[in-house]
Amino acid sequence: MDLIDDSDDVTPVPLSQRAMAGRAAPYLDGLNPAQRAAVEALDGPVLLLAGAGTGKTRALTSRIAHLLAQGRAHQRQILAVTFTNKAAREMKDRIGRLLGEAVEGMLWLGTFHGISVKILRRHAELIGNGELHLKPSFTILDTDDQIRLLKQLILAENLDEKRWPARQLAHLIDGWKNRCLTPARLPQGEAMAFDGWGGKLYQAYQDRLLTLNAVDFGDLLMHCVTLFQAHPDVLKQWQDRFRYILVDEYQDTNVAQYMWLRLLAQAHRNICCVGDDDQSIYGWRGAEVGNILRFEKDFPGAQVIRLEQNYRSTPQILAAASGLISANAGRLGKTLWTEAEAGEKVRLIGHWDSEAEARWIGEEIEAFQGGHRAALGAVGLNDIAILVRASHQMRAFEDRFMTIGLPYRVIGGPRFYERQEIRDAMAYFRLVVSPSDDLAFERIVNTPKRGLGDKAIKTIQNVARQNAVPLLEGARIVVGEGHLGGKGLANLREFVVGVGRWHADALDEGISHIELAERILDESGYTAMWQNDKSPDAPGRLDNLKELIKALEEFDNLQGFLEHVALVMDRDEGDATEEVSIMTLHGAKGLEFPVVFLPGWEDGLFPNQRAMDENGTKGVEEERRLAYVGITRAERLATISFAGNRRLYGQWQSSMPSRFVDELPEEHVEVLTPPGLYGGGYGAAMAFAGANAGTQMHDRAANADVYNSPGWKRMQARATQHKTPVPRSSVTIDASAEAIFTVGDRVSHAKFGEGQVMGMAEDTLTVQFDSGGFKNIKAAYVQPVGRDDDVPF
DNA sequence: GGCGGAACTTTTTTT
DNA sequence: AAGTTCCGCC
Repeated sequence: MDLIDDSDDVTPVPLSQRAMAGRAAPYLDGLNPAQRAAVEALDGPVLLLAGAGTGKTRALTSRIAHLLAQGRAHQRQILAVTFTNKAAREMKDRIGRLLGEAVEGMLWLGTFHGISVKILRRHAELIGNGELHLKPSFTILDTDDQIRLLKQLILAENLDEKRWPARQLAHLIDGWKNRCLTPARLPQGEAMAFDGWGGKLYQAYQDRLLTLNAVDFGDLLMHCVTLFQAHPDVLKQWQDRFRYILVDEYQDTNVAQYMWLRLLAQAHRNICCVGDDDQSIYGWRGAEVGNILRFEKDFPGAQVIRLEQNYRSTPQILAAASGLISANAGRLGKTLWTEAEAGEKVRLIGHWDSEAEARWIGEEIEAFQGGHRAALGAVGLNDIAILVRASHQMRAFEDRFMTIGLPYRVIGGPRFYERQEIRDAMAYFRLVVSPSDDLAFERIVNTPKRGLGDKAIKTIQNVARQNAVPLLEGARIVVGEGHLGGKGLANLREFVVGVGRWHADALDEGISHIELAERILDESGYTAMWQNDKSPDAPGRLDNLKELIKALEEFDNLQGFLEHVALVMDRDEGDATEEVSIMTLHGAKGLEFPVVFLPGWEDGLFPNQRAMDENGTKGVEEERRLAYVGITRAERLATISFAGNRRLYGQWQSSMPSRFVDELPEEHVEVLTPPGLYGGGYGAAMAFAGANAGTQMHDRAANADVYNSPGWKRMQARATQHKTPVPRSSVTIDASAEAIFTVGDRVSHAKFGEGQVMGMAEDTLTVQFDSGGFKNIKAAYVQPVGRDDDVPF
């Protein structure tokens, strides 16, 4: 998120834009009455209950345009908060389009975290513990740094890191920060968590952060709140500045964010919160549905406006989703409606196992490609999404789609800036920019290997501590005094000298930061490290490093870049090509697709067992909202499926269909009979079609009894013994293996790297990979080496 | 101190 | 099943 606001002027600008008030307001055109009301109710607290697909972003952006056009506020006097950078970006774009000019720089539109950073930088000195305080240049730690730091603290207490994992402590501390509980405010009972060490370690962690001049994600919010609470003058400044506040996804706010908003809004109360209690799916990270349910109490006299006209889905889809969500208690309630044509019912299908499920979905998608569903209109791969509960479900689809050559993209996988090589490179940059960044130092001092192991690090740490200097400085002393022996010493000297040189280069106007970055990676030996690495993913890592350098072009210097990356961990997803999207349900929030597949609706997976164990009924309700979010992503066709067997930790486990399946309203669901099940062999066909004594395959039978029927249970029992017959794929693999390869050919595989063909049968090759090991691989899965033939995958 | 194999956990979701 | 961490040997 890039909030460029170069002005320190926080006094309100006179309403000089009144002149615009009389003009026509094109941004009002085409709004429905509710949307229009939402746009025009400018003053006082407003709660906008916006159901899925009701044009919420449209209302929000039009509202901002209206505020500006009416001269109610200057751009810099409006605060608009979102949860994700993506949402912020989209809003910025759309407002820009509405106004016909870019809004960059003026409007305070960003994530809670991004805006908090902006505020904190200006008052960093006010955050401290009496002895130490933050400096405006503070760094933001990510989860990785956070955990490494905590691990050190745990070890410093002589605790067994196995019994008290740093991850768990991090989770605990995050939870406290989400609720704005500083170590001092921590209730006695909570402080005793982590076997009595919780409070103490938390305090130690906060102190350590301060000495590092660093904050973590949770601090960004918490420090802001404590800042406002302890310094009313500062709070007043910001209250005066932000005359109008808008909040997106209000149902996802946690306690800290709620306090943050309340403090800022309590003077003028011009706050407009947009949300949908039915789409609250982040309770596990501290979000409080209660915030939205309580809004009218928190802000007496609030106007509540409901957006209920849905522009996205067919009535069948809406009805199925509404029926499902009605099982939740304590909703604010709303009735979605649409003018769209009825469309197809939500489809439901069961499979033997997760592999059959993936296979079937793959075939369905291919059938769309062949135009077998003309009623839907044209369906391209970009129109299709597979939404899973847990990311491990993705593998089955990736494997299957690879073998049949179906292009797909995984959205929200391991993110670019979280990759090892990127984080290493960034640690180099960090150390060069701020030589006192001890965490960065620790990360890279021995990467690439410089013969500096635990002992050397300990020595450096001790020297640094004794002299009260950062680690890099400590290393310099170690080098000067020759505390280390042999090779390590020479390497450490080279490293220290190198960092010193790059640091000087960074201040040299004549050297661009891009050139500097390349120089750092080359001279440090980091690039060489990967060039010499023979593992199959090494080339990919080098590509990523190139991409990282390219990303630098958008910034003026390394500092600016590092600042940006700390908050924006995502990268633009390329969508130039036609690909099916695979993502988690959480990742799908806010998106829409004509065709949606919802696999894995099994008890334990969805609703997730852990969610149920840890949060009981509340957990189930959140899972149900997640199901609701999933169904409402679909515009024209939604297909829910479940499998009788699924591999978990490498073990086959049988499972029952999700309770949510039973909750779908029968009249909006069409039950399909899975392939390979008719013929009576397994008794499963009876389970599906026979329960209602109907023998038609497409009978409606979304009936709880179906899944308790003897047939279903038999299927459960037998599925482990019988393998599903593999249905003939509707796509022919380009050619048989023989046509493309001969024994002895060199081939390359996306996952396993390069290897040699040792044998083949039909479309399957036996390959000996250079990384060691034989694998049987579908021919379509590998690429000939040394040829440019475009064999799919 | 580095490397390789064994043993052990993990998989809910993320700013 | 796969990724990580741990441990013992070089």
